[in-house]
Amino acid sequence: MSVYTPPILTVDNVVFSLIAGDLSVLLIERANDPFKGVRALPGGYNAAGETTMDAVARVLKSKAGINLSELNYIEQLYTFDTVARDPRGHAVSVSYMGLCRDIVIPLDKGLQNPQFFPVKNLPKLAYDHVDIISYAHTRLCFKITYTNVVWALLPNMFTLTQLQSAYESILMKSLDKRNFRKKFLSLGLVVASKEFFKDGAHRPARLYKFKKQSLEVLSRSFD
Amino acid sequence: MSVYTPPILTVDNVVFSLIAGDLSVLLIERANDPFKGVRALPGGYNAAGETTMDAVARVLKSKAGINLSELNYIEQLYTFDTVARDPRGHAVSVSYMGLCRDIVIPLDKGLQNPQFFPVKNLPKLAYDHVDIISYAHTRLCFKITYTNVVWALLPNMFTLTQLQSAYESILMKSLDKRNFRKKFLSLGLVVASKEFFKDGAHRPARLYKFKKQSLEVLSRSFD
DNA sequence: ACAAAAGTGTTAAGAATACACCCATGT
DNA sequence: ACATGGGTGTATTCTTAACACTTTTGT
Repeated sequence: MSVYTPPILTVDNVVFSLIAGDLSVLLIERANDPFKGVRALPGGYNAAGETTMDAVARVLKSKAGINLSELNYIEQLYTFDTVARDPRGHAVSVSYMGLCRDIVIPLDKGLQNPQFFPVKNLPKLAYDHVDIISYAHTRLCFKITYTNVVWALLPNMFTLTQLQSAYESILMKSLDKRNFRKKFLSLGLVVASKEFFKDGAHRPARLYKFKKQSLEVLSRSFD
Repeated sequence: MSVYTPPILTVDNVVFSLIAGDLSVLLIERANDPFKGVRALPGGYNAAGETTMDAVARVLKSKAGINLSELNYIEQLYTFDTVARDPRGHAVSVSYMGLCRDIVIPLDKGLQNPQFFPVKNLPKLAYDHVDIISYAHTRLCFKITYTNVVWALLPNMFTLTQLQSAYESILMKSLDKRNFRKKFLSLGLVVASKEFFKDGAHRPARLYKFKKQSLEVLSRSFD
């Protein structure tokens, strides 16, 4: 094994957030070739001695100015390894999905122009990043039906309409209001607060919060 | 990036089979240190220019004498990357789960003593391979409830008792016979043949087969 | 005739779906 | 008073879960 040369190892991070009601993904603009100026997931090299999560944290900070702790949830997705995915040579990429609330992206000169883009209207992307995003989106669609993971995308207190609209944005289909509420409340994941959200000329909406802001797997699944 | 050194990349393959009614996993015996003589998953280095699936195929053949094509199903599981998992240095391992029927393991001198071991009674294992097997088992438990993937573990023709027993071995719990049959048949994944399986002093059992021997995702899930 | 596994049906409880109107507020 | 989004209930269908006896065969 003395002549063994490993492929290059990279990480790529799909960070989802609900921006103006749309499921959106964080993209940077590549600073160098290949794909200079093209939008891409925040990603980069993984050196020996550093875990893939360490690499994700480092890259997220250096390219998008975001701390890993600003993500409420993160999980590993899949490792993309086709030999031709990087024109420079064989690069194997471990992908992650992160979820966050409305987040302030710093406007720093050192960063690679990080911005959120709605998933339903993505720009041209570098590498196989469309596939990675699509994989992440599929995973998220499943995950919100059998876990409480939406908490990671919502503010601490939210209305049931906001909650339903989060599901609708992710699943990209509309749901029946009465059935949604009945079912979600029967799962017992959220508690009603005594506060209301007032917003314009209509009845104020009761605010709810999740009992646990950590991953719970449901006994019966949703939708 | 000229000083960039990637971690070593390896693959590990969890091959499940039902042996004498027990969910079992293929293990080899390590030929060299570290963990010389200890049981381990068939795994090994992944060189640049080769996909992880290529590496899985190569390793499976060279260490266990099995061709990738003898597996009816294979999927990538997860990438294990804790820095301390290999005492020799940082090694990132992409793990796979393969499923096969009763298979003939060659008794070849060049091989690393490949054998199937029941999951409920595993020997001491090298590295973090217990964790990898446990991850694979969990994945398989989920997968059999929302897909037709058991086909990959069963012979072409099988009785409903065999099918139920496959579910019971994997899920490690017993199921109600009438409910199991009613539900499984209502899914429409299998067709009854006109043949029967005779086996001792009792009523012969009708043989069934799967309509499709490829992955199908069910609309409603099972169990 | 008996031992051993195959095969079969009903009832009750819970979950999913479809669907339309009144309520509280600001202007 | 009206426009806006918030909030609620019922009936039907489908799914799940619990449960025990008869059938076919070989010895």
